[in-house]
Amino acid sequence: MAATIKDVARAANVSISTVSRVTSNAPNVSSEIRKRVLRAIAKLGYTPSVIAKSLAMRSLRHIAVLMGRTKEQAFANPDFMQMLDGLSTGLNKHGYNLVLCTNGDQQAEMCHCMNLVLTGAVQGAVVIGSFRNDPLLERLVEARTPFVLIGFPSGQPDIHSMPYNSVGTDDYADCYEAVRYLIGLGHRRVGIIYSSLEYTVNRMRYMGYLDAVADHHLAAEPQLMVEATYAKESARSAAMRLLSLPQLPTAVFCTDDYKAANVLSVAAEKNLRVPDDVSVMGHNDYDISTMTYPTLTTVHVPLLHLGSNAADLVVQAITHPDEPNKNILLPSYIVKRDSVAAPPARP
Amino acid sequence: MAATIKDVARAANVSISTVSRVTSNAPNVSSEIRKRVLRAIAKLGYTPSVIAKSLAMRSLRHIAVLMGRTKEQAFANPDFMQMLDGLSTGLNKHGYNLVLCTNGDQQAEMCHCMNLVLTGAVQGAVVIGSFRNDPLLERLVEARTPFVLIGFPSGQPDIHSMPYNSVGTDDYADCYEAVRYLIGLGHRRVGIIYSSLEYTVNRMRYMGYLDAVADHHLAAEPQLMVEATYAKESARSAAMRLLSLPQLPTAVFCTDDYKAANVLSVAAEKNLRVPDDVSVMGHNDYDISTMTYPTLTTVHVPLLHLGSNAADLVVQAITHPDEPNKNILLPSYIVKRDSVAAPPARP
DNA sequence: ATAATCTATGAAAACGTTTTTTTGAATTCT
DNA sequence: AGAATTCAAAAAAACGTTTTCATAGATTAT
Repeated sequence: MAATIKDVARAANVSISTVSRVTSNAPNVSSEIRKRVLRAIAKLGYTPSVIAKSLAMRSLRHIAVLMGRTKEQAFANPDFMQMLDGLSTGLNKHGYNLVLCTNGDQQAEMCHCMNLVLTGAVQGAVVIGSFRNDPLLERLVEARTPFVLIGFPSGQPDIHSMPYNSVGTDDYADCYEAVRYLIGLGHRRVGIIYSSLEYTVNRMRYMGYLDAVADHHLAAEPQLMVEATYAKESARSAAMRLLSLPQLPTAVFCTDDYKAANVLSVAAEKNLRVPDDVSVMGHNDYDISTMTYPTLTTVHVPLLHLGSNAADLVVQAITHPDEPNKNILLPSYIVKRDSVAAPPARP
Repeated sequence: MAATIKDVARAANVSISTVSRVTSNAPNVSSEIRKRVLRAIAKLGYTPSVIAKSLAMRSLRHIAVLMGRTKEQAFANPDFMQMLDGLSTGLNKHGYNLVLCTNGDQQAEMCHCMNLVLTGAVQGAVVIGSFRNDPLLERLVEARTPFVLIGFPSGQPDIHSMPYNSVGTDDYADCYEAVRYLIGLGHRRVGIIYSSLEYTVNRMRYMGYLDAVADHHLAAEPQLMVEATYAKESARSAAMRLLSLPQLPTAVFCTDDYKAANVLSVAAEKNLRVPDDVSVMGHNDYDISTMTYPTLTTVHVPLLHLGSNAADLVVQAITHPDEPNKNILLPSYIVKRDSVAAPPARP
């Protein structure tokens, strides 16, 4: 068995409290004794038990991270790794550990997370993506758990005023701008492929599109708006639908690069040239957006920074529980590559 | 504050041992008392503290997962999410939690991991990818921590006999077969873009290439073998080098799809048709391999299953510490898509 | 020189469980 | 009927820390 504080105390011929004082760098311990204790610690290879420490201090430095809210999304759009990276590194920097919750469906996952919270296994949580009326959030505030939301929508009054910490990009504004950019280029028929509106991110993006179209006096034609899941087949069939329309859209905007990449390949199959015949625009600036042909024009989302900011924010929420909620908005911007151009001249 | 077992005991007017018996479904408790306790638990909203429980039972059901060994790789090739998914879901199924270690460099990460292990914060570990003479492994066995390696190379005697649990694909054989496939198609000049040989996976793959070339009496021309990191620029410049050779390779094999995708775009820029002018083959079967143009011929690696198998294996190693090490080899296979064909006829 | 104040250390309580031991009552055996 | 056995429940010990409180010796102030 591993050596305990008692063993060290005995070996150094001091009391337990003294050992504890040494390990926690407390003042008021003579250098002679300190040396003796340190020697004993080294000799026995002693490492304090986090569990015992946590019990005594009533805190385990763990943070739950829920990705599964958007599991389908998370694992289909694997650049979420960047977010995880930022999260993990950021958390570790503060001395916290990241425990990942991604088991099964949303229901199971919520239970798992709440279990971690209620049993004291974690001190806080970061929720990646949340859907409409997500019950998890209520449960979390009910349990008085410090937490932060990543990808929280802002720019929309009803949600902006909600009492959560959050870090995100302005999905609504970003999409509005993206579509405005396309319209500015001369496009009059811009289609959209979007994902389940149950997820707030998607809803915000969708609304950004809608408003941009409306504000520029273009008709919101239903056949130009098609929903797709994160599955490849779904994205492909959505693209197929759009690109088989009697009157083609001159541009199609996708709520993520993944879908956009699929539009690209469907276009290639149908012998449509991008961007000559049709422009394609993505969102998120995933790595793949530079690897497609042509490369994707998209809106850059700082995934890594979303993660690290969220990390900073949870630990702040933990250490200063009385401070008001913060809503951090990270800058995002359009990245112009090769898949977007002015529409073809009218025949 | 949250209710404790004492509160429940008091409310139900029983001893704390009785409450414990109820919560742990122990026998020997009358149904009347059980009901009373259950009622008190419900009324107080009591959830047992994992920390206290862990202290008493000397075990926290946490598993450390180290991705950062190949962090550059992991985060650059984001399909590692699939592996994480398998891992997390598998672990949760067994009632364990996944704590992610990915902070900073290898050195820092090793310390972090060993810290988790030594302080008892985790009961076991799964190491994703390991490099040559990885010191972590020794430390781990030294600490008698149950752990399993993902991506462990096999088929090579010196390593196969090592005393670790592992799950992986046969990287050596897979690459050997892949290259053999290209050669079988008629290719005589097949180039390779590979990654740092410090990582065992990469070394095995590289050796598979080397042996396949040698066994078919082709010259191992140094200028056909170029190393690249996982960074996009590096992959591109490697591709550029290969595709600028006075005598072009007729096929280039890449140790991952990411590199292959970059070869594709460089080829497009140089007006080389794939696969007509040059064939390109990848490895891993990342999602992107179906989204490139043309789609990538590659070797499929069951990332999700690597993860779930690893999960099963660690908990087995934990629960049956005396059993001998297992080395699980998962099947992999070549996926034929559009980027590979017979070489162009000699002019 | 005595009292008051510090200071380094030790003793013990606390953290919230599980587990072992003890107790007392009910049941069974002879 | 008395002893042996079983059983439900309580009491207490243990898990490995931190932290509060007490104590004795040294230092300072009066």
